[in-house]
Amino acid sequence: MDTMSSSDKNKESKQAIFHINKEENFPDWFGEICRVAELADIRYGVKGFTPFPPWSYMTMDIMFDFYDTALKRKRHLPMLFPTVIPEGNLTKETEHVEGFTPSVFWIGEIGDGEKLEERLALRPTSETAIYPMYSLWIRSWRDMPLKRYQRCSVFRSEIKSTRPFLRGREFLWIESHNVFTTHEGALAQVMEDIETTKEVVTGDYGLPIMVFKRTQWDKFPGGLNTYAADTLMPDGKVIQLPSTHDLGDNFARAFDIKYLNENNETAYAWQTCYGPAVSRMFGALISVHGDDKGLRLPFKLAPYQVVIIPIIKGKNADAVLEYCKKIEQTLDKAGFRVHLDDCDATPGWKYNYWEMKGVPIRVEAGPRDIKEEQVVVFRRDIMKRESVALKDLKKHIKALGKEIDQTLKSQAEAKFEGLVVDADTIGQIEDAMDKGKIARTPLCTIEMEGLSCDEEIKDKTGGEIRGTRIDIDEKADGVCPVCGKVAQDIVYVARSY
RNA sequence: GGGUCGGUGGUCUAGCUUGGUAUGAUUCUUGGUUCGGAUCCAAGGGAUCGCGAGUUCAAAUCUCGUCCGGCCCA
Repeated sequence: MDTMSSSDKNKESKQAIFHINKEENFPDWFGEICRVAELADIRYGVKGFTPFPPWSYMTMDIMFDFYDTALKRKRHLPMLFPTVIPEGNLTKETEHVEGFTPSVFWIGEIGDGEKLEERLALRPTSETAIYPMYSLWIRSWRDMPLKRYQRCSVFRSEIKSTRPFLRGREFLWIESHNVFTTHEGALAQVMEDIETTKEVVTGDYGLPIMVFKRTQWDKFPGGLNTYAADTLMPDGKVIQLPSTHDLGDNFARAFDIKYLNENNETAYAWQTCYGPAVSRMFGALISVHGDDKGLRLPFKLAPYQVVIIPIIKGKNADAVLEYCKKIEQTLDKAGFRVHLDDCDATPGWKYNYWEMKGVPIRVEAGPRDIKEEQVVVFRRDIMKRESVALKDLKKHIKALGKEIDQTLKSQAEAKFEGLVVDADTIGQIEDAMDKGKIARTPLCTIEMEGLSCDEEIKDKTGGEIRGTRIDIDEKADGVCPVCGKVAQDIVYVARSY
């Protein structure tokens, strides 16, 4: 009996490197794909800190590049600030300190216990590192708008349970910090950031988003307003992706960022900051696009866009390898990220492996193909293969890559659509949460007075208010389902990460 | 933050109730065989059972602490 079940299990595990029902068993799916596809190695042994092996890091690197390109096109310039922030700077803006202090890691001593004169914080975000320098750098209205960004990692000691990519204590992101002469200029930057989010996150990563203005009790500490994009995870919970903040002149006053205007008068500057967390977006990317057989990486983002599998028969190994190498060179020269898998595993094993890894296109080439001057092309997204003449290969792959990205995006969007349901009562919100939907509901207000109503909604339904939509126009009507006052806002409620 | 389950070769895992030289698979190395959806055979390597303390003649096993992780809830 025991031997039977164990040999059955072995047989089972030989069917595929990876096979987990993502929709029904998402937590397992996520943990296992991180391990099997070598995305994150949780054995490092420090809570919330995870080494990222090549496959995830190469993908994130490409994700960063798309952001770099978009930001530079919009006249942001890259820069890099130190990882540590002196305590005196971190504590200059009161609300900001209160918001972040509980999660700050401190450096307090050197070597054998020698105390530092002033403690240093590992940046939880870099406003308080950057703005003292902005105060020196900005002298005149001619210095603005000042649009800068950096790619770096930041540190936050999350109390909540940590997960690779989705919630780490050190995570990779871009933060853009911008300074303007007027509040209007800052608000225009917020709108530009939202456009950038749509271009990159939806356009390049294929992740559908809804953009919200967050409630006053859920905004960036120290800012006036926060605008953030949410996407939907397979378990029906939403997760926050990039957020952009209207800082008003609060930080300018705290950090003395002043300039001389055209009339030779001193004035405080207006600021915004924007924070797309690439490691978290990678977590969302694999979750949204992945399927039961593993990853499905977009063609634009895959470290290997094409993997070539040689089919070797008996004595013709040299001829087949030669043929494959030529294909590799051709595709490489055409600018594709291509990998020839010439290790001595069997073709079937390689098929399973690279499908699990999410490589969008596979080229198979063997004796039959050499004779016909063709190859077999397989697309991972819908698991279909076809024969393609060698002379058409470059063009075919270019077109197929576009098609794959379009398919991934449409499939993700189809799941996101029709998810919003109208709810006018607590019971209806609860019902929506149970079904993994997003509830659209009237609320008294997203100003601070609405906080107690949010807390009651959270208590009774498990959902959180994500804010009001900024990407579509909506007029409030009806009454708040908690306090019964006339609703000033239409908000969306969802379970969230 | 609360609850709960867990940590055994690189990986996955049996053993734990009832203490007595740790099971199997896989990976890895070597040789041969095979290669169009996970080839097969042989040999070899690999674990002070998360860490610390306690009980005991004896601890993977029992007790306490601690670190790390999974899941559920807030």
